[in-house]
Amino acid sequence: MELHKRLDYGFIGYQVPHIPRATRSARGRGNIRKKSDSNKMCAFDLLTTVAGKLLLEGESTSNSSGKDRSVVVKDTAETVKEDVDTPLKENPCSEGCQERGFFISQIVSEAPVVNHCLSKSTDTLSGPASVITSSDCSEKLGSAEQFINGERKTENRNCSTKVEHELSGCGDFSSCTLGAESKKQLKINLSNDATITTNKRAAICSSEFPDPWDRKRSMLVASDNTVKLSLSTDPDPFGSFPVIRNDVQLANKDDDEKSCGCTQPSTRNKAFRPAPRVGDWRMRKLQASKYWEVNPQSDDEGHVNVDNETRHIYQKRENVYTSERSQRDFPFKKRKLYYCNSFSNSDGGSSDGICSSPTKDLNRDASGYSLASSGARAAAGTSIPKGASASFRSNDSHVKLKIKSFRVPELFVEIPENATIGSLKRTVMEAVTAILGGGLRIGVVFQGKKVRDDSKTLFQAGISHDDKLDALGFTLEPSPSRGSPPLGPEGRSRVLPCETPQPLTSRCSPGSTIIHNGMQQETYNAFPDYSGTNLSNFIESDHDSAPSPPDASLEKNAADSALVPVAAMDAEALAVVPMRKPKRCETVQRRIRRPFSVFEVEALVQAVEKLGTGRWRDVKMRAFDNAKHRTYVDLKDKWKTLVHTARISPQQRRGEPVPQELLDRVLIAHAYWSQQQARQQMKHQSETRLLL
DNA sequence: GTTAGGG
DNA sequence: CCCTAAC
Repeated sequence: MELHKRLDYGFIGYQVPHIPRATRSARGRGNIRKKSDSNKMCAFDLLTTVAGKLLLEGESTSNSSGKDRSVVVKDTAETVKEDVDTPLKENPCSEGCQERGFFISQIVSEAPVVNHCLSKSTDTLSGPASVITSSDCSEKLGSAEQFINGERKTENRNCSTKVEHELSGCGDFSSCTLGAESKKQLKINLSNDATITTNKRAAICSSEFPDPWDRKRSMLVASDNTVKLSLSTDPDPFGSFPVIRNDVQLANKDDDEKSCGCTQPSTRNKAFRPAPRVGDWRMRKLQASKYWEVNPQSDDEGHVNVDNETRHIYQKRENVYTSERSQRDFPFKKRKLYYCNSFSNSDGGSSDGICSSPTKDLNRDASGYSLASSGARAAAGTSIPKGASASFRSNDSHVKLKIKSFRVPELFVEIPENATIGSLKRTVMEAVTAILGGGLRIGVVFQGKKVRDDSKTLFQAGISHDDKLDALGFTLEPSPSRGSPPLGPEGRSRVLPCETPQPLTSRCSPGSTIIHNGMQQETYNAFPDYSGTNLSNFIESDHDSAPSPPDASLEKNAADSALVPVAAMDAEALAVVPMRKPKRCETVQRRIRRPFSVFEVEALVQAVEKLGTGRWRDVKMRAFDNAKHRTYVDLKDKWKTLVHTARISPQQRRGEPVPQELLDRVLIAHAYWSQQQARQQMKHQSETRLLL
C-alpha cells in the first residue's frame, strides 16, 4: 500500500570533506588468519571486505590507479556481479561526483576463491596486500558490473576467467583464477533475492599481485585452512591519497579476548539489530577482533549460513584503535533506514525485497554480520584515510591523515513528497552516517542552489517531479558541532571500544525496526476496557505512537521515510554497518522517542483525574497497562510536559497538537491534585506536630 | 520498586 | 527520555 508518494533518489557518491584521522601504521603486522575457513564464509566474507574497501576507498582506488572496482551483486538473484578491472575514466570526482560511483547494491562478497592453490607463502608480515578469502570456495561469477559515469557495465565471465579483486583497497586487484572444476555451487542468499552463487571447490590461485599503488605487493597467502591476510597501505604514488597501513591481523589467538574488552554474543535472535554506529571504526574493528571460526564443513547445498558460524578475528589492538571513535560519536537512531521495518512506508515493490532480506538468512545471526563486517572493517580501516596530503608518522607508529575525499556508495532514498527538506536531510544523513560514522551533516542542493530552509517541504521546494530530480544533490559538510577534532594523540586513539563506556551509549542505535515492531505489538490493547473511556481507538493511536506509523504527522513521516539503500547494501554490503552493538551498548541504549498520541494523552488525563498525580504506578496500570513501552515514569514525565504545554501559549507548543479541551482538563486536574497534595501535607504536618 | 524533579 | 536522589 502506498501511503505516500515517494521520491527516490539515487546517490552515486559524493565528496566528503577532509577528515583528519590518525591511524596506526604499523607495518607488516597485518595478518588475517582464519583458522578454518569454510566455503560458507568466503563469499560473504570477501565481498564484504571488498565492499568495505570499495565503499571507503573507491575514490582513492579510482584515482590512484585509474580503475574502479566494485563488487556488485545484483539483487537479481543468482548472479554475482563483480567488478572488473576495467579502466575507468579518470574522474577527479569533484563536484557532482556522480559520474562514477560504486553501485553496491547487493554487495555480497564474491568469495574469491582462494585456497587450494594458495599455499605459497605464509609471509604476510610485510605484505600490504589484503585479500580475504577462504578456502574451498569459488564462485561462479555471473557478470561483472562496473559503474562508470553512472553507467553500468556488465561483463560476463567465466569461471575460469581471471578474476580480479580489489583487495588491498589500494586499487589493485589481485589476480585470482577460478578453477574450472567448479562443481557444486554455493549459494549465498542475501537479503532479498540476492544470491551469490559460488562454485565449490573452484580454486583460485593467487598469491602475489603487484600493488601498483604502492611499490609493494599484496600477498595473498593461504595454506591449508589458513588464510592470512595482510592489509596495509602505503601512500599512493600519486600522492593524492594518504593511505593508511592497515595491518589487520586475524589470527587464531585466544588472547584476543583480552584485547577486546567485550565479547559479542554469537547470536541474537531478536530481530536483527543494526549496529550501533555504523561509522564507528572502532566498533567495527571490535567486532572483528576475534578470530573467526568458521565451520569448515561446507554445505553442499551451498547455502551460506552465516548464522551458525562463530567468528573470531584477532586484531592487534594497537592497530585497531584510532581516534576515529571520539570523532564519530553520532547517535544513530533510526536504524530502520537500513533495515526496513515492517511498517515501512515504502511501497511493496522493490523495497520489499530489500526490507525483508536483512531479516533473513544473513540477519538471523548477528555473527553473520560480524563476519561480514569484520572483513569490511579490516578493509575499512585500511581505506578510510585517504586524503592526499600529508601522512606523516608520529611517534607511535601512528599516521595522521587527512581524508580529502572518498566516495559513498549509491543510496536510494525514499521519502514522502510532503516530507520536509529537513527530514530529507535527516534521512540522507542517517544513511550516510551509517556509512561514514557521523560527524557530517548533509546539505541539499537543488537546481544549483542550496536549499537551506529545512522546514520547506520537498514539494514546496519543487523537488517533487522526477524530471527535476537530477537537479537535486546532496553535499556532505563537516558538522559544525564537532569542530575538527584534534586527532588524538595516543591517548584517545587508543581507547578500546568496549572499554569506553560513554559514546557508545549514544550511538547504540535504539531499537531497530524490528524492535519497533515488537514494541508496537506490545502496545496493543494499551487500554483495558475498564479504563472506561472512549479509548476504543486507542489501540490505533497507540500504533501511531509507534516510531514510524505510516500516516503519522509530517514529522513522523520524515522519520518514516524509508531510506532504502539498494538492496544488499543495507547490511552486509556495508560491512560498514555494524551488525550489532556490543552488549554494553544495549543496556545504555536510549529508547526511541515515541510521542504520545492524543488518545494516549486522553487516557492519561482521565487516569490522572481519577487517581491523582502522585500515583503514577497506578495510572500506568490503569490506563497503560498494556503499553509496555510506557513506563510510569514516562507517564509522569508526560504529565509534566502536559502541564507545561497547557500553560504556554498555543504558538509555543510543538508536536502533535493536543486538543485544548484536554489541556484544560490537565490544568484543572493538576490544580486539583496539587491542592489535594498540599492538603495532605498540611494534614500530615499537623499530625506530626500533634504527636510531638 | 516508586516518586519527584532536574537535565 | 534519562538519571538520580530519596523514600
